[in-house]
Amino acid sequence: MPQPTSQGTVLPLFTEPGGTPIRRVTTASAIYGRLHAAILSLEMKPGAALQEKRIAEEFGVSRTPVREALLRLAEAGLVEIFPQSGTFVARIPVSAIPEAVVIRKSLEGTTVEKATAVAEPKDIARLDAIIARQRVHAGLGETSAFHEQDEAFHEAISAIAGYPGIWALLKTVKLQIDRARRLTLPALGRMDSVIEEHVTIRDAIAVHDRDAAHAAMMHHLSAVIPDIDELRLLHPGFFR
Amino acid sequence: MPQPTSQGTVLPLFTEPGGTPIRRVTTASAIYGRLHAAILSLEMKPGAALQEKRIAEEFGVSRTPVREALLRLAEAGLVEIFPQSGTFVARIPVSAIPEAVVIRKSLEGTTVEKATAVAEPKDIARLDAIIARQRVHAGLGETSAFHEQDEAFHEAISAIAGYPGIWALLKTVKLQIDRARRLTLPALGRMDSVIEEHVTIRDAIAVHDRDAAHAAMMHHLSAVIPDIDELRLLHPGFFR
DNA sequence: TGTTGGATACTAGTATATCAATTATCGTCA
DNA sequence: TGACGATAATTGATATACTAGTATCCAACA
Repeated sequence: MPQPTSQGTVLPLFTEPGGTPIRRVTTASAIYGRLHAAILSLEMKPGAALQEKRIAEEFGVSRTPVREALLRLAEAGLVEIFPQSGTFVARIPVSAIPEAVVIRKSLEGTTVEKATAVAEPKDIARLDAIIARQRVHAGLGETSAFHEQDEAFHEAISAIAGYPGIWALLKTVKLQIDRARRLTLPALGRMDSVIEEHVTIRDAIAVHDRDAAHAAMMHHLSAVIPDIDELRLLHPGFFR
Repeated sequence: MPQPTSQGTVLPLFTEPGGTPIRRVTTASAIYGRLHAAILSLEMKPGAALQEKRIAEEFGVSRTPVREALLRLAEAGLVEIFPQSGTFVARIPVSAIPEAVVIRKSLEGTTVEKATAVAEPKDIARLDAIIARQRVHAGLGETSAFHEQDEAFHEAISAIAGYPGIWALLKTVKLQIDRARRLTLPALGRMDSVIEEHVTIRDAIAVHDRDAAHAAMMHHLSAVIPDIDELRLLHPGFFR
């Protein structure tokens, strides 16, 4: 039992040297990860039916951890649970996407301004390293790895600004945008543009030009908005 | 069974006329609501021990729905689950609060600017109605009702701007700030200041003065930041 | 023919009992 | 005093059964 304190209130001892709960890999979280990846990659198509029982049998576990995973996915907006009816891979909420873009612009605008104010040479080097990796991946046409480094670039700016929580928040906000973007064919030419835009942002941060950094970020984020109307025609039933 | 479509993909019929899942009141969600309210109101003190079994007995239900509720609360950051050890009401994460304020300023700044651009007379009337109610509650010293209308004011601005999702997001971000604020004694004088600040924001929106509205909102949000260091002295053990 | 109504099968929600894995406590012993 | 080991307690997971809604299908009926 954890050590008791004054108010009948107790706190764990050994478990919490790091301050945060040690999230051991449980069955539920493993299943969550699998489904999360499958839904994000569109391997599981929006609107597809899921069944606790079937998934449980597939992974060779009981319904309990599957259920926990599905509940978490529902909260993230990746599945829709209809009580006593069924569970479905969430269709992409069209109406939420413009708002998600606004949120992203607002928060990343704030973040890049702060990063510009506090960036040190080692921070610039960090961005350079990411951009260099992007160049390699773009050259080899490795779209998936390229995208990872794209995320890393934005995450790094949040970290430099001292706002890691903002990136964590943005990851959840970006979810539906990313699903929509997966529907677009990987345009190789676009990768070069992204790199250029990243370089522009990096340069503005390096010379501590707040307004330029903000403008460059806005331009960059505007360029990555997927054309929903077109996607909707190509993939009816994937949106709502 | 839901109606089948082309791809082996099925969609619910009756359940989804409104577009969103009809969240029937399940036992789990009811317990979630109870605990959520109790934690937010500080009725359950940060650091207090919870036990699935005890809660289940208290409400006269099994461990299953209690467990689901606790998992959702853990995701919201309101409880901390230490595997094989115990579950505790989350202490207020001091380090996250400044970042939460930054997020709030960023998003509400964006929101109020948009609202200023698109506000119509009926929107201003809506804000006036809320402010009027705040005056009544302040006069009667009803701090709880006053706070509700404070939330309503900010929510209304989001709605006017056409970004209801931003307010939904902010509600989750605000959680820990609100818990900290609950620790401050209800300062009656502060209520009048809040009303004044709201009026300033409302006036700026009414005359479509973007910069003034933004500045007023920034000033307002800066004024409601709780003094963490002081609270920490008064309530050691409530923070981490 | 078209509609209604109910039987039926299916799914998620809940209950219960049980075991496993891990942790914290506390008494024992050197 | 300090280390060690038994013990109790708690969450994680399993298995099973039952309940309560939901969609489908088909037969009876107008």
